[in-house]
Amino acid sequence: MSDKKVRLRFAPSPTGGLHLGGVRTALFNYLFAKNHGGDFILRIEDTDQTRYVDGAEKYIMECLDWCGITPDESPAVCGPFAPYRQSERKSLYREYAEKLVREGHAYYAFDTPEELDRNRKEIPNFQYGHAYRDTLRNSLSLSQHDTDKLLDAGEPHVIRIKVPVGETVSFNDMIRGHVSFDTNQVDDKVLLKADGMPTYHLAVVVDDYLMKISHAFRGEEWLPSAPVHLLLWDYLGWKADMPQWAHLPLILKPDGHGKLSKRDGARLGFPVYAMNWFDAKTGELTPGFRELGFLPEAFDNLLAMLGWNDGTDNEIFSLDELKEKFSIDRVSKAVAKFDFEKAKWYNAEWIKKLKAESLKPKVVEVLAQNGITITDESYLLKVIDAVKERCVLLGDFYQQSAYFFEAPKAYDENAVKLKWNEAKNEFFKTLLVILNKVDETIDAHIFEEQFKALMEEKSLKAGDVMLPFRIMLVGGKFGPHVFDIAALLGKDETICRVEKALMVFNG
RNA sequence: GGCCCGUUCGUCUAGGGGUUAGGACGUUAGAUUUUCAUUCUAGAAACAGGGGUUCGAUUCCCCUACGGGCUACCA
Repeated sequence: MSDKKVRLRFAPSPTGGLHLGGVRTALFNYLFAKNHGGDFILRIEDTDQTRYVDGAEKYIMECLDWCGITPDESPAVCGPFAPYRQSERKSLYREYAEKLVREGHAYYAFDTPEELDRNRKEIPNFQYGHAYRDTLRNSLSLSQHDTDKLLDAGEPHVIRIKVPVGETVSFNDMIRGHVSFDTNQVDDKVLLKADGMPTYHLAVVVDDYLMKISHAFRGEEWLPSAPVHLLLWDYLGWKADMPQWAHLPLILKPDGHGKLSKRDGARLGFPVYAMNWFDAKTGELTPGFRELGFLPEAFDNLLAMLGWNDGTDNEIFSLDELKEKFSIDRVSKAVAKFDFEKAKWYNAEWIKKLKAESLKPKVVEVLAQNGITITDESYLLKVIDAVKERCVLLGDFYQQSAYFFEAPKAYDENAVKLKWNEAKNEFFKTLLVILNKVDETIDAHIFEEQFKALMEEKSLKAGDVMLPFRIMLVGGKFGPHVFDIAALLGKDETICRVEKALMVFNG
C-alpha cells in the first residue's frame, strides 16, 4: 500500500464549462501527485449520455493546459490504462455488476422511474433500500423464475447495490479524519443503468481500481455517497487497493448561501468558469477568468489558497512552489466563500511579480485586440515595466499603455483649460526650445532638472505645469512619472505632442 | 424531514489549554508620488451560545444554534 506509486485523477464529466471549484479539485490532485513524484490523470466521466456536451472535453483539457497542470495520462495523451473515457469503457462495467449480483451484493430491479417517483412523492422519506426493497419489483422480491423471464424478455432493468442492514461503514478521510455511516441510512444506489452505462458509483470504483489510483480527492458533495463506494471496494474484493480519500471543502457564493454557481458570476459580475464557455445550444457565453485578463499563475495561486496554506504568512506561490509545499493535511475542513476582490489582488501581485518578458505575449495580444500592433519589442518591454504596477487585469495594459503607441486623440481638458493662461503657454514654448536642443534621447533626470529650472525662471509652480505636461503626453490624469514618459516617448514624439496640445489648449 | 460535514475579524485564514488571538484582502486615517497606481505607517474589526473537564478554555468533550452538502437510472 505505502510503496504504491502515487496516482491521482481528476474526473470531470463533460457537461459544460469548468467551474473554478472543479479546477481547484484538479489542482489539489495535481499538486499532491507532483509533491509525491506521482502521476496526474484525467479521466472523462461521460456516463450520462443525456448530459453530454460537445466540446466540453476539449475545453476541460485546454483549461488544465492553461493552468499548467497538464495530465500525464488523458484521452489526449493516452497511457497504459487507456481508454480514459468511461463511455469507451462501457463494456467492462457490466461484468463487475453481474459479479456482484451473483455474489449477493447486488440485484436486478425492474421498477420504472415513474413508479419510483410516485413512491418518493407518496411515501415520506422513501428510500430504495432495506425498508422497501422487498415491496418493489426486483430480483430480491421476485422469484428466480420470474426474474429470468423478465431478463430474457429484455425488460428494462438496472442493477442496484444491496446495502447491508445495521452495519457501520467508516473510513479515514485525509482531511476530515474518521467519518462513519449507518448503512440503514444508505440507499441501494443504482450501479448499472437501464442503458447499460454504469452510474458514477460503479464506474468510479472500477476505474480507480483498474487505473491503480492511490489517492482520490473530490468535492465534499461526494461525502454522502462514500459508504456506497466503500461497500463496493469491499464487495469487489479490492479493499486493500482502495485509494485514500479526501473530501475537499466546497466553495460558496460570496454573498448569501449555497454553492458557487455560474449564475452567481453573472449576478455579481465576476467569472466562475476558468475560461470562456460558449454554449452552442443556447448561444450563451459564460465568461472565464482567462479572458477577463487573469494570469494562470494568479489563478492557480488564488485557487490553492482557497482552503490551503503552508503555515506561514506567505500567500504568493508559483506552481513550482505549490508542488513543493502542498500537503493535504494543511487543507482546511471548512467551506470558503469566494472573494473576487482578493482574486484580483492575486492577479495584480502576479503582474507586478512577473518579468516584462513573460508578460509580453499577453500584452501584445491585449494591444492587438485594441488595434495596436507592436513593431519595437524592446520598447514594449520598457513600457510594460513602466506601467505594470498599475494594472490589475491584463486588459488594463491597454488603457495604461496605449498612449505610448498612439498620441492622445482627446485630452482631459477640464484638468487644464480652466487654469490655462499665457504664462503657461510661454513656459511650454520655451520648453520646446529646450527640447529641440536635446541631443537624441531624453534623459528623464536631466530633463526633469531642466524643466524645473525653467519653472523657477518663469516663476511657475510645479502644480501649474506638471499636470498640463502630463495631459499633453498622456491625454489624461494617469500613468508613471511624467519625465519617464517623455524619456520613453523620445524627443521627437514629445515635441510633437506638446506642439499639438498647445494648439488645442490655445484654440 | 433524515443522514453527513462544518463554525476564529465583513472575506480568506494562522494559532491552539495560560498569546496584547497573528497575517492577508477589503475598509478608515495619514505619509510619499503636486496625476493615477504602487509603496509605507497607523486604526477599526473575530474565537456562535450553553454546559462540562481543568488551577486555567478560543483551543478538549457534550448539547444547542447556525451554515453547508446529500437525499436521481446526474455527476
